[in-house]
Amino acid sequence: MKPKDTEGEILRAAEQEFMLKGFDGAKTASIARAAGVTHAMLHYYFRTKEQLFDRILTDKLSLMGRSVLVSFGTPDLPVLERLKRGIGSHFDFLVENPDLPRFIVNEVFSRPERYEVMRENISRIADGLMQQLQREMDVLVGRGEVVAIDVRHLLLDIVCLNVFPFVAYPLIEPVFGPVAADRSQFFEMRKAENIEVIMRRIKK
Amino acid sequence: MKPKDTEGEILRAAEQEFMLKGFDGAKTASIARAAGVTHAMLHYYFRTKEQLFDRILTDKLSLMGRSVLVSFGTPDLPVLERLKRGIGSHFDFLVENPDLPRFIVNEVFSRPERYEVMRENISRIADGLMQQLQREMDVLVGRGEVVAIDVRHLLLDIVCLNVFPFVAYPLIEPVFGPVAADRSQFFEMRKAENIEVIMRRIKK
DNA sequence: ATTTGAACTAACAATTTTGTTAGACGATTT
DNA sequence: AAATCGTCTAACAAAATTGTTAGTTCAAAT
Repeated sequence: MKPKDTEGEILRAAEQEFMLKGFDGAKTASIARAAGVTHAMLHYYFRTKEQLFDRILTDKLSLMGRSVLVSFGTPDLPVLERLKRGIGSHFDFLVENPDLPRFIVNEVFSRPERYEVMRENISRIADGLMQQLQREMDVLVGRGEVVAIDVRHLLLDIVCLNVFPFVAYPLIEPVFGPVAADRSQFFEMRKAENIEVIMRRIKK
Repeated sequence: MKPKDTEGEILRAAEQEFMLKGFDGAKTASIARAAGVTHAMLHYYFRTKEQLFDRILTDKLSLMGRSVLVSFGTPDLPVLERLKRGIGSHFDFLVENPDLPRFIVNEVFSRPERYEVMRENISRIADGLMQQLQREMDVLVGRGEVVAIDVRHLLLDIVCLNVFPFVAYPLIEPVFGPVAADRSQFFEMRKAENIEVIMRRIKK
C-alpha cells in the first residue's frame, strides 16, 4: 500500500531538528524517533550525522540563494517597480521560512572550511543580478529620477531590513508588545516600512 | 605574587568558548583547558555547565541592552543629531563586539523559558527611551522638518541595518569581495550608508 | 525454487561529556 | 600546635551520544 519512504521521513525529521537546534543541539536519536524509525536506519541511509546534516544545509543554502534571484530577477519591469516587488516577495518568502536565516547564518559561521565553496556560489548568484540592476539604475540616475548608489549597498540594505526581524524576533517582539499582538500583522507593517525606507533611500 | 584568579580565568575562557560555539557546541573540558585548570574546578566554582553559561548569557544580555541606551540616550542634543550619533556609536560598539548579536540571538532563541524575564528587561529599557524620542520627533514633525513616523519602527530600522552585517558577515563578504578587502573599511562604509538611509527615511 | 540484495532490527561497542568524591595541601585562626 | 577552611587534584561514575554489526525479512531476479 504505502511504499513507506524511510529516507524521506528521516530527511523531514532531520530538517526540523537541525533547523530548530542546530548541528550540535540536534541528536540523531531524537531525529530517528521523530521519523518513526530505528536510529540505526539513520546511519544506514546517511552513514553519519555529518553527512545527513550536509544534505540539509546544502538544500537550505540553495533555497536561500534562489529566493533572492527569484524575488529580484524579474527583468521586464521598471527598476523601481522591480525593487518594490522584490522586497515584498523576498519578505513573503521569509514569512514562509522564518527560521531559515538564523539556521544558515549559524551553521555557516561555525563551518569556516566551507567558506571557499560558498564564496563561489554566492558571487555566481549575486554578480549577474547586481550588474543588471546597476545598469538599469544608472539609466534612472541619468534621467535624474534617482540618486546614484552602489547597488550592492542597496541590496544589502534590503536584506538587512528584511531578514533581521526574523532572526531576532524574540528580542523585538517585547518592544512592539501590543502593536505586534499577532505576528503576521507585525510582519505586514514591517514589509511596508521596508519598502518605504528603500524608496526614500533612492528617490531624488 | 599573582593571587591567581581561577574563577576569573574560567569566566574568561567560558565567555570565549560559549560565544564562539554556543551552549551545545561548547565543552566544559575545553573551557577548563583554555583556562588552564582542571575541569573539576569548573564544577567547584559553578556547579554546572548551565550555571556557568547563565552567568555569561546574563552579562551579555545586559551589555547589549546598555549599548542601545548609551548610544541613543544623550538627551541634550537635537533629535536628528542624536540619531546620527546614536547610529554611529551603536555601530562602533558592534565593531568592538562583532559576535555578540549572533550569540544572543541564538541562545535566547533556544531558551523560550527565559522569554518572560527578558520581555520585562527589554521593555523596561526600551520604553523610556522610545517615549522620550517620540516626543522630540513629534516636535520636529510639528515644525514640518521631518515626516511622522512610529519611533519603534525607526529604531528597528536602525538596529536591522546596524546589526545584520555582523550577524551575516561570512555571507555578505563574498558579494562585496574586493570592496571589502579589509573588514574595517567595509564597516566604515556601512556605517555611513546606515546613517544616510535613516536620515532620508525621516527628512521631509 | 533458489539466489540475491536492499531494508531493517536488536544488541552492542566506543567515545565523549558532564558531574562527583575522597582526600591533599597550605594558609589562617584559635 | 591543632583545628578550620577554601582551593585544588586525581580518579572515578553515570549518562548520553554516535556509530557498528550480525543476522532477519521480504520482494524481485534468475
